[in-house]
Amino acid sequence: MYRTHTCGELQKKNVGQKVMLAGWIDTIRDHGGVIFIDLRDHYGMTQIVLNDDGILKASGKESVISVSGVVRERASETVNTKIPTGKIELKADSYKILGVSERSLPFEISESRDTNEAVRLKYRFLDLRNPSLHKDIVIRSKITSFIRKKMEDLGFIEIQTPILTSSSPEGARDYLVPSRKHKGKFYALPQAPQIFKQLLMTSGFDRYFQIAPCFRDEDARADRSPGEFYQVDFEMAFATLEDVFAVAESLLYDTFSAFSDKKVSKPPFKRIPYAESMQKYGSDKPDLRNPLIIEDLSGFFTDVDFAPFKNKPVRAIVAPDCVKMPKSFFENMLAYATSIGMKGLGYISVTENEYKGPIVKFLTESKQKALAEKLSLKKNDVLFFISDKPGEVDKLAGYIRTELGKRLNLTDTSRHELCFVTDFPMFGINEETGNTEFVHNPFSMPQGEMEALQTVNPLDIKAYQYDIVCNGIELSSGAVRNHRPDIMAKAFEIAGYPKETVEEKFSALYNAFHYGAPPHAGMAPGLDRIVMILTGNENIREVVAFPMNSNAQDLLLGAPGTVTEQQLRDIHIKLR
RNA sequence: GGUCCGGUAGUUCAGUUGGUUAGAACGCCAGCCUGUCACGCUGGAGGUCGAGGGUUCGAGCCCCUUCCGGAUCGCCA
Repeated sequence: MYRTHTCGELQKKNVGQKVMLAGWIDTIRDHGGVIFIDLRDHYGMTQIVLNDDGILKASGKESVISVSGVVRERASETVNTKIPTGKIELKADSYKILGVSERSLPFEISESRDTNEAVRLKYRFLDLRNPSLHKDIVIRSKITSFIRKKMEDLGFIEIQTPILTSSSPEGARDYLVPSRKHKGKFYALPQAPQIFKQLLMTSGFDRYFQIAPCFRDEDARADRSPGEFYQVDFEMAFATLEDVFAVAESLLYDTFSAFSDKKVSKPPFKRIPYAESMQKYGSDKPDLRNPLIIEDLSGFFTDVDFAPFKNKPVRAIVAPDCVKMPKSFFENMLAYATSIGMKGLGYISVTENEYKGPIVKFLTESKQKALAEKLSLKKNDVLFFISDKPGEVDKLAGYIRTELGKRLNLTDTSRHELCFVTDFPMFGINEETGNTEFVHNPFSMPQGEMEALQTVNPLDIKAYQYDIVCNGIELSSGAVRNHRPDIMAKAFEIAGYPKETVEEKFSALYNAFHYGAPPHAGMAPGLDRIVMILTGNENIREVVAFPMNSNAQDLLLGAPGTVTEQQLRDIHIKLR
């Protein structure tokens, strides 16, 4: 009724055929006697040729029309090589206006991605007409489908878990839903299907996965959607860390290879213990495309009379071939260092048999030699120093490493670097309270299990807890779970919770584990982030069809919004 | 909650040490044009310079308050 073909499919072989196309008027080129219209739909663009300008009076750009006519080959000098249908055009003999665009457009469709985000989100239905954004949403669908297929091939079955549930212990703020039937009680939207998937393991489902919506009431970031996002959540029974890594490697390598032209790190992915990652990269999500490594120089300055470094943790980064950089580069680096709260940024340039820089004069000749040996300094290297409090120095060194990688153009963006960060600590000290707390998921199995909990200093206990990181972006965390109620109770005891708390707060899981639970492990790579990386976007909202703004508002539908008095009464809520 | 950056035409932006009537590009409207494809040409409309207050003879520009947006820290895997 509306079309015989799509706007992306007509080719030379269709020349002479009588066809119908339907779509949006993308551009109009009116030459007086002849009018060209680029007609756009989900599939592509086709040039329509008209001799009657009546259509222009009745409708304009972005109106929806249906056109019938004959497919015509274009003369060789008028072929458009930019579009797949560029060898043909449709000579229209009639058209029908199906939906008029009668209001002035808030932005040009082709340039929507340069528009103020608030305007884009308010008119997201127009923004999504932009072919490049449209394409990214299609790719998201393809990636999702690929992942689902891959997980099934790996023997996983997809199971839906509740959306209206009780709070799960991930540590973020919950979204709460008041109950109508139970006055004063609330559902929570799941931060992750964590408890349910572990329960599924105890129910004997061997390999579970789900493209799972997750809800967390925390502030947004460029790579973090506010409110809601999707995870490729999976869990495996009778599995070790190695089994989970093998699945993750297969899944991510195949997915990245299928959807990116860039080089992808081959399995096995590099494994970096947390402590090493913090020291060498200054982060628990290292970007391995950046070749710079942070060296630990603590102790080196104990016999050097330079107060800022003496008896303090000191880190160093050797930037190769950096001597040639202009003075402004060093000034900008210093300005950056100051902006992140550093007091200064010392550096030493290695030139022809000579060291230059503000710090050199504090180093004796033998000290200089020792430094050169320790760091294998070469000509044209510049050595940057970072020093600060023990808790801060790694983080700051990490920022400097990233910034140097960027400014010196060392970060190789032609590949995707995936790695595991392993051996996260189980417990940490809360600086405010001084109490021992869980640092990550409390349901991870501590390494050494019960024996470690009983005999080792809690701060030295590591968990079977790991992250998978791509290009400096955390894709997922995961863990071998603690399936033993006795170990669970002990771990919570160390973190200051009596056994009763575990029994009450996590009763379902704790109880279930008393009925024979298999050892199990899993992870949950973030789908949005995978799509973001694979489509080359730097903002997660670009790969979500209807995202909220960074202030957690849906500008299109107006959420959060007000509700009626009656609705509030129904759920026993009184606003103050 | 903190910090940084931003808010000027429908959109993206420029706007000098504070100085006459606030500009450009694209879009929009009108006219011309039979081979363009980001068509072209001619003309036109379009502004509470986020809001409020202050300094000044004079404020888009300086000061204060406030609202909004983005990035980021906190937070969050």
